[in-house]
Amino acid sequence: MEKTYNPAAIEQSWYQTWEERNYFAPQGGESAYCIMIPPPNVTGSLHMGHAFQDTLMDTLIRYKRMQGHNTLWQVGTDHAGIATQMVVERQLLAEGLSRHDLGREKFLDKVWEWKEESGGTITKQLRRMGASVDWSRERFTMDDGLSEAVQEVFVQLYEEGLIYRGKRLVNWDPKLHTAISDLEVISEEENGFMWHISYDLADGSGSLVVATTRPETMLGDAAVAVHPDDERFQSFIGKEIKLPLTGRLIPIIADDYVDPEFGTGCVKITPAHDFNDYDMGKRHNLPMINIFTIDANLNENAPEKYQGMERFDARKQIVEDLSEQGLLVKIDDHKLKVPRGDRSGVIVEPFLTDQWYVAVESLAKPAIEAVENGDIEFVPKNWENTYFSWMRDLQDWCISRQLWWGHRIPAWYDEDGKFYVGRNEAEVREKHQLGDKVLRQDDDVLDTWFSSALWTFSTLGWPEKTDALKTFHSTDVLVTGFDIIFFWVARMIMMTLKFTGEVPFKKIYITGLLRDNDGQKMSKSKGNVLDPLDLINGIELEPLIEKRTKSLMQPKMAKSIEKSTRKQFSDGIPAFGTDALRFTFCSLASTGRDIKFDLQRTEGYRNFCNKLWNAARYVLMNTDGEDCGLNEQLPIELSVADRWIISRLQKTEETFIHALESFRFDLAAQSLYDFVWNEYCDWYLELSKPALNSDGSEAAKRGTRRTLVRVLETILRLSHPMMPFITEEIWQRVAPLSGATKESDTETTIMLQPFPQPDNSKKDEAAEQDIQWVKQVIIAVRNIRGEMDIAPGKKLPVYLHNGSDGDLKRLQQYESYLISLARLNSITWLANETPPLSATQLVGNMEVLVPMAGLIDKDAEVQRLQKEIDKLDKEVRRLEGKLCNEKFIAKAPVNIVDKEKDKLASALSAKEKLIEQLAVINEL
RNA sequence: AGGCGCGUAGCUCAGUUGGUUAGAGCACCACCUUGACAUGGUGGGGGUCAGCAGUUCGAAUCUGCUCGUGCCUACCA
Repeated sequence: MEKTYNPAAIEQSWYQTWEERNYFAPQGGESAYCIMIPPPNVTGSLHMGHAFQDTLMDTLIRYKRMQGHNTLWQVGTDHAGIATQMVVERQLLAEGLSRHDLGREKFLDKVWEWKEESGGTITKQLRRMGASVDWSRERFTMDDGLSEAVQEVFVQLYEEGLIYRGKRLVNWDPKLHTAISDLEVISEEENGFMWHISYDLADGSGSLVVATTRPETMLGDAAVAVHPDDERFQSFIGKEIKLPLTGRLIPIIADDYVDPEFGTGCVKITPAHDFNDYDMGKRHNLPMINIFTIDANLNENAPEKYQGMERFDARKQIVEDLSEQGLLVKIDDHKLKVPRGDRSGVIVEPFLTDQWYVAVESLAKPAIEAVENGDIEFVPKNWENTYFSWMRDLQDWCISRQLWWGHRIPAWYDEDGKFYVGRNEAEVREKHQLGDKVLRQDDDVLDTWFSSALWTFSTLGWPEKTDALKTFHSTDVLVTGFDIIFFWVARMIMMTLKFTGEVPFKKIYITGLLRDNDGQKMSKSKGNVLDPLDLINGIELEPLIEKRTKSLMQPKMAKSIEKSTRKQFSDGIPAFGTDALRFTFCSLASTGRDIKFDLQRTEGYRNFCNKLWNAARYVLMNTDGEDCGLNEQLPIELSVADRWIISRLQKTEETFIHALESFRFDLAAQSLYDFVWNEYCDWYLELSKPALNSDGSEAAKRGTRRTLVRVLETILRLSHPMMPFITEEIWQRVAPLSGATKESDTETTIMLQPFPQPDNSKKDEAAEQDIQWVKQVIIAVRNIRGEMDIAPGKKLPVYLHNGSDGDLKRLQQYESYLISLARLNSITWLANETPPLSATQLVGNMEVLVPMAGLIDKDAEVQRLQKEIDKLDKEVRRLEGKLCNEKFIAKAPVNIVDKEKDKLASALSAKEKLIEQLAVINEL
């Protein structure tokens, strides 16, 4: 093995081997375990959030696969309607073309081309991450099978009356020319104005002042409303206003929606351009006057002067005109929430159009119950509240999009505008006996989330009754972020229950959202995104800047992005390798909502990989070609250290498994790190050195070699789900030595080995306590050495004083460990003799003494002792206080009280000993 | 406005049903190239657990309030 761990050298080939050998496919087994990947955008690329969640999924999948479950990780991508169409349209724009120049068919050809061209990016990235997805089952939301499922669902829902077509006010994106759902609208507070406009009464008897943030919509006003109880306006109710600029007459109505405290207490009502006004318009039977085109320019319903004007130009002009006529009372600064399309970024218009809707009420009910009765469980649990609160107040889902890229709505119109829904045109003709009537299919496509909502069952072959569906549905767990609970999770639950009668998944593990160093959300426009592959492969500063600043929505951000990138990554990013990145993700996956990604932790875990690598080198160095106890006939003897590490291993396995089963990847990772570094490497490997180098029995050496190899082999299997590459690489060399494989096995893999199971019979409390004692003595000497500035290489004599019989026995048994690990040249047991003048540390009641002669400075030792005494003194006072409290004695459980008493006793005795020792030294 | 979350060492975070001397990694200080590993070893420093009040023999942990902070939902003419 190479001296240092080099991920690039080992990660490349293993994935290929695994994939070629078809290890990712379900391997059979009694119980199935299935995870559906949340389908990423086919033309997109893997960002840190994906890499994070995919790591967690892969960890679960590899863990379950090793446990012998019939495991499927279903992979695939979605077509991301708006996003993908936008990309292709932008490419066309570069050639000066629009999609209309090409026509629908040719444009779609272009999109498919683009999909073929860019679709490989994300799957390559998944491979580089080590994701053990079953590529043979890869699906895409627009492939034939899934499209069939979409169509089937649409038709069935329509036939049951759960899909309907209606003219409604929708969120209209005037740039993309499509309706979007509530969820795709982002409302943020922005600075704006409140214009106060005077509306004269038609009879000339007075005027009302209305306040508005959108003066241009006045052209579509259908009424002015006041609160029915508002005394100021009683006499106005029922009168008419002569609407400025248009001269149209509109009524003054009373409605208790109006808040008399807000603005002027008079509200202009524009039913065709505001959601609240729309409702009020319906209540009062007001006309819906649409004044916009699909571009949000003013249409023929506006006075001629404004027709064709862009909405904000029109606003300017209208304000100016009102001002000229003396009708503009005042303009106040006003903060307001501005709704923008999450894709286009332009302000969304409430707009009256024909759209298709899913009536969600009847679908929502069972979806709520499934979570209430525990068929579906959120982890962490409190996300259930979020889910419930949204589900209880659900709006019908607008599913049509005025796009070309997507599943075309299976509805056909005849020339009278009558429509028929069916699986295809022929079926429609047949069913409705339309003969050779001219039919035209609906131009619109379905919301991408409509097909994603079917993901868990459509990917398994539905509507066919496939074996896969039977075996793997319901799936076991969904791993996703809270940001798409509404978009996706809730809709998936509704649709899946409706069409399969099963829940889509039994558990939903909601991960935190990955943020950058400063807690900022990673986004391309902020220029703080990291490409997971750059952490794996490393990247120089300049290419990183280039990557972050190219193709920005706002090119002027480039400068500040460059500056902050130079500051944060002055030397670029080193190559950490996939395993280190994956282990970082696991370590960060605690219960928090926000996860700040810290590169330094990745560095730390890269070092951890190196540690594991070198531990393996040490083990191989001492076992390869040696007798590692494979022959059961030969005598074998396990030392206390052997028994100790085996015992600790059982507990680590326990902790790891428990943590993983409860989705605490962080705790699982921590237990692994802790065991490997702080127990196996720091202590066990060191303890094995004297054992192997001594002239002890062959049986004992055999036992130690076997333990070295077996524990390492188990560590590798335990770590494999989180760190697949390094574990496979090392395992291949270690497995034959440990007996996990035979020399003759040429095509084995750690991937398919059994996952470690803790064995209670291998726990050994006595060994743990003995090693605890050994460690304490060694640490005592090291402490003196460190504090007294004695060179680590300098061999020391040590005296043990005031020890018990037990201490003596342990000394006799474990002396070689102490000599070796504490670097001693002698250990002297003092029964009744007076010890030489020494620096002192306590292990229980036993004094560990390092003679001062020539080594230790008197003042330094005085200081060190005083520090210890002060510490103990504090402890004593604390405990005495507690134990003097009668209520504590009376009410606390006996074992707690006893524990405190013991603590006090040992603190007192320790303190006393150190005080004595201090006195001795001071006498010098 | 309503809901949810967070505030623990310089930084990023653990802390299971209240009982520890409040932990880890990184960073910091000192010493050390020792035959697995300087991507390392050994030792060390560092916290009024945001604040206040309460429940309790005992609170980082439970309750209430305050402050700070983040997110979500709704409304804002």
